[in-house]
Amino acid sequence: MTDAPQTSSFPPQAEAEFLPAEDYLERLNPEQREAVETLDGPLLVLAGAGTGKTRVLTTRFAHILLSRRAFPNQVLAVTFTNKAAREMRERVGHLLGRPAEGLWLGTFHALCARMLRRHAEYVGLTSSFTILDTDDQIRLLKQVMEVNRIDNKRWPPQGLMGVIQRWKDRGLSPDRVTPAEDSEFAGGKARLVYADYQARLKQLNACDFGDLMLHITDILRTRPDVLAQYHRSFRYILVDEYQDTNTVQYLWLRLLAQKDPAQYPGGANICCVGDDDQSIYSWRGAEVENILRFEKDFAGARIVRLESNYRSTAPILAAASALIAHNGGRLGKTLRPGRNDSSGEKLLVASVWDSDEEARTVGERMEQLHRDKHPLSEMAILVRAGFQTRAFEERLITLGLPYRVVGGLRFYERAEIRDAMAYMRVLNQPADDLAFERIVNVPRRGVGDAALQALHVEAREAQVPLAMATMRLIERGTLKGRLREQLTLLMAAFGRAREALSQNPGTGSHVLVVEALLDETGYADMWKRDKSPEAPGRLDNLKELTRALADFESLGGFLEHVSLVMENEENAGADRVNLMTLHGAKGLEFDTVFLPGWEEGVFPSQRTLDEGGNKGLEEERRLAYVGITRARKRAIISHAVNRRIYANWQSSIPSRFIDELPAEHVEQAGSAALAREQLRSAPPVFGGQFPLTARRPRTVEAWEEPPRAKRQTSIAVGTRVFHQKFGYGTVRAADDDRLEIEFEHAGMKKLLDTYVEPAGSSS
DNA sequence: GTAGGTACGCTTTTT
DNA sequence: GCGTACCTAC
Repeated sequence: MTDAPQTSSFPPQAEAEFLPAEDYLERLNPEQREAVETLDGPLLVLAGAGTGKTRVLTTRFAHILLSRRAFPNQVLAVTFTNKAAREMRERVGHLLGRPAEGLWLGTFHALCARMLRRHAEYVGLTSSFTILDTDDQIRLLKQVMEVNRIDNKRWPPQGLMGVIQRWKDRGLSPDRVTPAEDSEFAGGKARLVYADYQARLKQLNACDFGDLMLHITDILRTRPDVLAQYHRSFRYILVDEYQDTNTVQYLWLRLLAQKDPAQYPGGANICCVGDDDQSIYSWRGAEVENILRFEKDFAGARIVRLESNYRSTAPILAAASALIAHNGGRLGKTLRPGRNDSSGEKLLVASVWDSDEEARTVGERMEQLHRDKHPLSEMAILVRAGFQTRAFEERLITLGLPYRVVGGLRFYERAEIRDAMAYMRVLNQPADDLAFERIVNVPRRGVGDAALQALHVEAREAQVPLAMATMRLIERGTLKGRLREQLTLLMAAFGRAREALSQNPGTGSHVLVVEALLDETGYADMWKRDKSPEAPGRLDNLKELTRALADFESLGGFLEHVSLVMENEENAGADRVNLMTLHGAKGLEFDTVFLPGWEEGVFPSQRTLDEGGNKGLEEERRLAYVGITRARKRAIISHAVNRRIYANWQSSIPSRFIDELPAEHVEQAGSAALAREQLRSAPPVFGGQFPLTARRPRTVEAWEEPPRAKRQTSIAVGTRVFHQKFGYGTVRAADDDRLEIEFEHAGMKKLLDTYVEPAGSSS
């Protein structure tokens, strides 16, 4: 269900003439129309997968504006992802017939950051506070733990960070955490550490991600004047993916939505759109209860159900509905085919011998579809966990099918990008100690533990930021030799850059300044000198970063953008197979969806079962539901009878979710279908349960294919070769018929010699 | 301060 | 089985 793609510019006359799509209401079905036109009072729109949720949200938004019930800046529209926010902005603009401007439309975090900059002083920050990334958070927490003498062997900082994060998700500032909550971590000191950590953040004039929500919610609940300001401001509130809200987001929304009825007789015009069956983020603090409780929270709430699905075939919908019906405590919806058409392929459940065969058959099916003119970009492999993509990647490489892994290491998470960002942060904000600490010894300047300690001591004693402390130690002559020399150069480079920036602000000079800074500090040079195969790519990334910087008028604006929008959109257009986790696939759709690894222990994940019990199982089932409903035309589920996990093989039984699919909509296939039947009829050999933890690794020599005959490659080390996908490269090592090749653009790869050919020769 | 060795741990991750 | 994160010896 996609609208015609929006063209890059509207016809020129549209600006003058005001040409909204007049029939925008006509294009909705009755239930969608009800969701759009019910404007007064609280409304919950329960939108099943593929029922036109985004269309309803954007049309409702446009309808509010076009019916002159509110000005653009009187509507608050909240999403979880930047992508969703962008899409909503574009589609609202499309409906209005002009670009939508002056909207309060964005992610929870972006909107909270915007609000918090206005009122930062109420929580002891200034409006120019910095937003920390996860590296910074951990580094800071480690420091605080050290001060509190907590053994970070026994209590990993990441674990404690998780505890703090969950508290923040629940809207608990340190003073609100009760001692009873505490006992579990760090021997009852977690609460203390949390308080210290918050205090340090305040000193640094910094916020972590959770703080954006926590601080502004605190302000709204303690400052009636500020709250009143927003009550006057916002007439309508729209919320996307409501089932994924955590407690603090819920509190924030409720504060903004619940107005004094005496002053605002209309009550709360809040409209939340969501689907309890697609709640898959409880482990991140999301509370399904928020959506289940909506009617109680907002008096007089109406509920509209969207159940007509225009995306998938009847068998896919029937299978998904039957599966999700096994969950309890649902608000209850049934997906109906929107078209009167009961045709469509059955779901395919393929039983295969082992994980290699699984990758092979998925690859073959993809090739077949591709030969039948199905675009690669309309196929996706959706896995439970990230590590599962690897087997498929390897297969796709050997088949020469281009693919894209969605949601791997993201652009702004790469080390070189974070380093460069830290340089920019120090430039922008000399008091940013965490950024300074990150780069003071990158490239190596001889700053080791001892030197860093000295800087910290000076900073603490003189009550100045680390950068200033460095200057003082240089001037005082405490620092000596190469260290002093290097740090003098570093500080001088920052000094020059800062001066250049202040001399002609806002003329695009910031790009040049940053480039000069990265040159003069030796950072760019560090990668130029680096001989590792990744280095050229990293330099490309740095170029891409400064290119992105050019889109912004100021350094500060860019930094704000990046800290909130950690994404990049590279090669989105190319025709490639999509590989991603089930979580990453939410909100997307494909003609063909492959769902491998449907085995007990893998999916549902054993760990979720152990930790979350029945609730965990139900969330896994929702994940399965999300997976199936991504498919428009066909869904191919597979499970392997034997799977290698880490070092050893183990036999697996098919996922219980396979049993929950209605037989009349499912076709069985695969080499191990028989074995599957046997597994089903015979009770498990090793006790009733299937605990991966108490697994009994099996030796499986008999099952494995005989080892491939060793064959020596005829391609010598040093030969220039060509590969279908990776292009040209040079052989660096050879082991029997396996080659290690350094590709000019793709870096180091290990491949069988049959997949490459000597460069220059034709085949 | 760096290289090399070893132990560990290993779901999901919208911002 | 593999990547990383920390520790130790130079």
